[in-house]
Amino acid sequence: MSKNLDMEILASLCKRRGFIFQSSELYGGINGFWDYGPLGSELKRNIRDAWWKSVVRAREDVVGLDASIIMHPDIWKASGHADGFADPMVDCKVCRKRFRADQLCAEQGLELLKTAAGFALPDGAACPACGARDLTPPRSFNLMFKTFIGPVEDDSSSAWLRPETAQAIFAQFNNILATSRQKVPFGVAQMGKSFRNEINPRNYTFRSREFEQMELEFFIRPDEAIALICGQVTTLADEPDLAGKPQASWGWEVWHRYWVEQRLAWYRAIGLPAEDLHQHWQTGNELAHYARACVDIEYAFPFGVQELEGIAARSDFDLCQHQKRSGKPLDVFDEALKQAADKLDVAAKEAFAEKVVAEWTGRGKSAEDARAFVTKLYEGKFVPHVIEPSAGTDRLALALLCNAYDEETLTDDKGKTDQRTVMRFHPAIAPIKLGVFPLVKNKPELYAKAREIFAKLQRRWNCFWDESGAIGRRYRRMDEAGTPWGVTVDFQTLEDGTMTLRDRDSMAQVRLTLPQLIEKLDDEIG
RNA sequence: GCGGGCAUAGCUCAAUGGUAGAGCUCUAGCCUUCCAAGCUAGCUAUACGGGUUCGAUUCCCGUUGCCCGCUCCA
Repeated sequence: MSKNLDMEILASLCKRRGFIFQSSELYGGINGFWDYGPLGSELKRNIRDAWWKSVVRAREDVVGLDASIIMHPDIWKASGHADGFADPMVDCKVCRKRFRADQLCAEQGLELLKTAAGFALPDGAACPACGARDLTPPRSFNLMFKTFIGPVEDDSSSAWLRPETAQAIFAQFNNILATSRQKVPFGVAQMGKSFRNEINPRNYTFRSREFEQMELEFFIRPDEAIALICGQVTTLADEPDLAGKPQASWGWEVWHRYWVEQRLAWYRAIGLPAEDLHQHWQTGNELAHYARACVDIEYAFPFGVQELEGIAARSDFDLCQHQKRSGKPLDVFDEALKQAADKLDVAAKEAFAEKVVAEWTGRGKSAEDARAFVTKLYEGKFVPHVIEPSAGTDRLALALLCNAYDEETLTDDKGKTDQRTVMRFHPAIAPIKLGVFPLVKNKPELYAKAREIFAKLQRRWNCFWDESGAIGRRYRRMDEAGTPWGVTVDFQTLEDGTMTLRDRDSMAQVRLTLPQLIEKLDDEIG
């Protein structure tokens, strides 16, 4: 269904019904920014609520954070964002290939010039691919939006809008640990706006410059600590029960897979079909240097299979980076670890240390670092490792819109055909849960009864009152908004209190009393 | 960032170097006992800026935005 959907058709419906508008449309629009209208804002709110409920409230081991968007610039220096993509780039105007200006110059025995405005190419620089001496001036491609704090716009007051929400979790790790009464393993969740100055926003809202993320940093013990505490580390080879309760012996590999399964189950629960959800396990070159594993959860969008969420096993990289830059310790004390370590004699400790050194050096780390790590372990201390499921709220909203969109041709009793557009949202995320209608509006008694029922239902769910036009038209309007049910109050309601509940997907109708109706909807909305 | 295409009402489309039109939607009213029914009335548009011209929505230039391909996506 979604694979054949023309994105322009969807964008048109989204505008017509008030899901998504182009930002600043009144002034001609602004590339890479989008606004959510009356229905879209409800949809997004429902997505956020469902995520928060699933990741934070339904669990005992995850707490929340709501951090500021602008943070100390050193955070982005520690995280690598400030340097990671700040390389000056040049494009060859002839063959259109792109190169890093500094590398290009070095290869040709030249030196990249620094100017007041940034960088400039020295004379003689040529395209390494085609040899043409027709290169664009070097441009810095840092994807972070820059801004200034306070009244003076100079380097000392510059700051960035966050390119991801996650770093605040690391920066506040100590405070959260001290106040949340959690201990490793536990997680910190955050959702909110992030900003990336994408070179080329594309595919409707898919790649935007301002977007919303739902991120979890789930902190776990390093495998070496688990080995000391549990005597062994459970790996995937042990075929652990990932659907069951997490176990103390789980190593990072199991935790990582556990979160992949958790997240996939959630996507299915809010209505994305399993066959449209894909997993892309990053391999060797694709993995960032600090990541041990990373899975992209992808959705089959009409414009291709694209990432909704990345779930990375990031080891202790982030906390270590911040520890280094800030000079403040970000390790935890683990009573169970200390007790386990205290039970070992000197020989056992040395044997364990040798094993860790061998493993670490095998992974390209220094024996010195390995020894320092083990020494800390024996004191019951370590820097937690982390599993990071990081999802895009707007991307998910787009996936849900694509998935919901359907057109069907109806044939009535007289053989007349008619086209129906219907957004088949899961009830949990549908912007409006229920349309409430008086069958006719010119019968005061009936009208009053319908208003009374509407008032009662409105207290529970987002309901929509509609009294205008024929009843069929009102049903169809709700279909395009993706409202799962319509309730019609008719003359029989006045006699026996029952009303018609019309189902969006099947168009089937049943008569129910108010309590029956409430029970049914409670059940299905969840 | 490069190349190509496009830009008229909320949506889909028409027309024109000289008053911009339709269907659907929407609003109000009438009617209406369950799937976009009917009647009446109404709102709403030439993306923005400049040029040519007596006059530009139409021709030209620029900008912005959207779509497609490439590129990019730490």
